[in-house]
Parts: sequence; C-alpha cells; structure tokens
Amino acid sequence: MTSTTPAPEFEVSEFFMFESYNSTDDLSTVVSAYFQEASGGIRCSPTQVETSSRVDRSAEREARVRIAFKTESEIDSLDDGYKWRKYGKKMLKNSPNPRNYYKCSVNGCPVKKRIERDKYDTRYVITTYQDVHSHPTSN
DNA sequence: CGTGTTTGACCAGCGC
DNA sequence: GCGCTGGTCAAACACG
Repeated sequence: MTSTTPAPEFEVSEFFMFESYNSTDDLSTVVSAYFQEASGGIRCSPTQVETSSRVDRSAEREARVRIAFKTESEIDSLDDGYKWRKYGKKMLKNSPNPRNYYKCSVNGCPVKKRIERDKYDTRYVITTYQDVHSHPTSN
C-alpha cells in the first residue's frame, strides 16, 4: 500500500451499506428479509438517503432505493433466492474488474442488481440492489 | 422451442 | 459544445 492510497473501504454516499457476510445462505436470508420489510414501506425513502445536492438530485429523479452488500466469495453468482437475467456487462474505467448488470426475471419486477468485485479486495464481491421486489421469493 | 447469456452499439448525464 | 463514462438495449447464439 502506498501512502497516496485513498483506499476507502467503500465509496458509499447514496445507498445503504450492509455489513459483510461470509455465507451466501445468510445473505439470502438478509436480502429476502430486507425486501419483505421494504415492501411493507418500513424504510428506504429516497429523501432519507443522503444530503448531497448531486445525490439528492439523482435520488429524486430515480426515486429508487439502493442497497449495497459486501460479500466475501470466489464467485459472483451469489444466490439470493431470486432469479436474475443478465442484461449487460461493463468495464469500469477505474477498476480492472468488469461490472455485471442483472434484472429480475419476474414479470413486472423492476428490481435490478449490479455485481462488481472490490478493486481493493478482489476476494470481496459487491452486490448492489436497486428498487424493491413487489413479490415473494419464487424459490 | 423457450429462455438466458453474450457482446457491441447506442444514449444520456456530467465535466471540462 | 465536445468528450468521457456508465447504463441500457437488442440481435444472435448457446443450452436445456
């Protein structure tokens, strides 16, 4: 590590950050629980996210929720109990690792998932969920 | 035959 | 106003 390394653990500013989970089973449980709670309108107000002007503008425009999970895993295909359809892959300018875009296969479900590897720690996988499932787990 | 994956192209937002 | 970056779409392909 160099002295000029800003190396923040995570660049979080517009979405909620959950703690790291080592087991996918636990992740699945947490994700499912979160979506079920969020579905009931417990939390996740876009105005509740941050206070930066840029973020507020973005959040206001999308009026959506973003949740980020950091998981230690070798594979990026983490099973969270939902079925996803990959719709895009992109190489980040500031990251040597590609980012995968997934969307929920359920009809009428607006939820999108973004999977990326931590550039500082490739053993960690960052899973970002957008929106909330309006249906229970199909599994 | 249906569904999911893949890959390049296209587009919109933001910075300079 | 132009260029860059990230995000999405869509056609073709691979697989069950």
